[in-house]
Amino acid sequence: MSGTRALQKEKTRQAIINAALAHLSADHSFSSMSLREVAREAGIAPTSFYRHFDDMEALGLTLVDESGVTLRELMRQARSRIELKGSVIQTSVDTFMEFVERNPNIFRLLLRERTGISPAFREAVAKEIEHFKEELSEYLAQESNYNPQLAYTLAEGLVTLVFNAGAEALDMEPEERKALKERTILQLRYLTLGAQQAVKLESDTAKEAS
Amino acid sequence: MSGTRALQKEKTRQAIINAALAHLSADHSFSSMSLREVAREAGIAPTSFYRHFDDMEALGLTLVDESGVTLRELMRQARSRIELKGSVIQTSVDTFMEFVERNPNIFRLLLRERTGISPAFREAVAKEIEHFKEELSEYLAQESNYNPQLAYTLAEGLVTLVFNAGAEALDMEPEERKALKERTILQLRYLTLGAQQAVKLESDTAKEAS
DNA sequence: TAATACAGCGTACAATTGTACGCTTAACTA
DNA sequence: TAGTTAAGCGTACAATTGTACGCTGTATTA
Repeated sequence: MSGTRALQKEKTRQAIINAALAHLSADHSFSSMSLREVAREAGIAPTSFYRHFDDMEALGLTLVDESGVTLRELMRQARSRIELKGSVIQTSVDTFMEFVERNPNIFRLLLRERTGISPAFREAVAKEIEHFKEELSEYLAQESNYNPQLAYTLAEGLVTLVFNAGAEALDMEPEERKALKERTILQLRYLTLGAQQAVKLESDTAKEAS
Repeated sequence: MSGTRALQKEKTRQAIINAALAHLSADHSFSSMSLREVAREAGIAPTSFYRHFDDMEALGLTLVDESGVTLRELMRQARSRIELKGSVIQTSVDTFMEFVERNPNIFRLLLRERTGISPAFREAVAKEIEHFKEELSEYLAQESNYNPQLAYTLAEGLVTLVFNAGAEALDMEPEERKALKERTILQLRYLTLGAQQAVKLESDTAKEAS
């Protein structure tokens, strides 16, 4: 393998993927995209598409997978930034928003297919977001003295808030986006603060009882 | 007006709307629905559709509007339940989840078109959710001593968390759903608790400064 | 009662869609 | 080198789509 043949195949495969990604935009979703459109954009005959994917759904799942890779890199980036700069929440939100601004189409893909028509898609996206939650959950449990359950609940809340803010930011002007960002940061602070408070209240009552 | 003629017209109009609503499901979204499908389901000729709506988008916006009515009734219901039972958060979440379970298709419509292809749709849904945020915001400001800004930020966070939980609940088994509900309630508590804490911290430092 | 308005229908057409089928041609294998 | 494999193409076809156009029959209006 890895001969001229396989190489060329991989090349057109990428062409298809890129064509699909390129066609994503505010008013063009993956589900509203036809096989022929993708083929046209990729510069191949419609029927050649089948040499690479069973159908559009298969291509879509590949796209979701690829965007998962991008997302995980995002997390790594955020982590190293946090080590440099300190403020966890601020840095995380900044990094995430930067990602959304730079890859609006990938984000839109996840956003739409999360609630889309295809169960396979929904599941795939849910899995990607789950990754996010679990990584953050571990981080929180390690960093602070949350028990695993509380850490997960907190992480889930944080991810939900950030992810949603990203979704809303897509349609916004820069200044509006800035205000949203600030509110989001506050919400994350409140959530974290409240969780800490809950831990404290629990341990206080435990002490009183002893 | 209100003659036989106008009455019949209103009747078929409702038939169209109902047909569209009926066709919404987990694997059939409004955007993937054709004019002809709706017409078929409504028992009219495809071309007759135009006697009532300019195009599918116009019908969609009407649906969003109608679901807004349902949502607002939901809020009213929640409020009267709270007066009866007391626990604000628990009751709100219960009521909301009940709504989602009872009107999954309406909820799916909002969920999907919120991030959909049509700017008009996105805006319409955003507006409905905004209603939610603002009503809750007012309620919070009145009930507690939050300033308007903080109240809004808090309300936004709460609505985001609940709405999202509803979205995830759609695909879940009852027991999984129950666990989600419990986590959501915790998240709402933390958020509220954190906001109160923030207010307290502020007023404490203000006192020290004086 | 005569004239008008209009909801609903059927026909028609051009686009577009997914995909079955068989061919070509270049890379691979033995 | 001879035989095989398979990526990519073109043709073809049946479905389906949105919608333009003109007709019909009935409720409304004058």
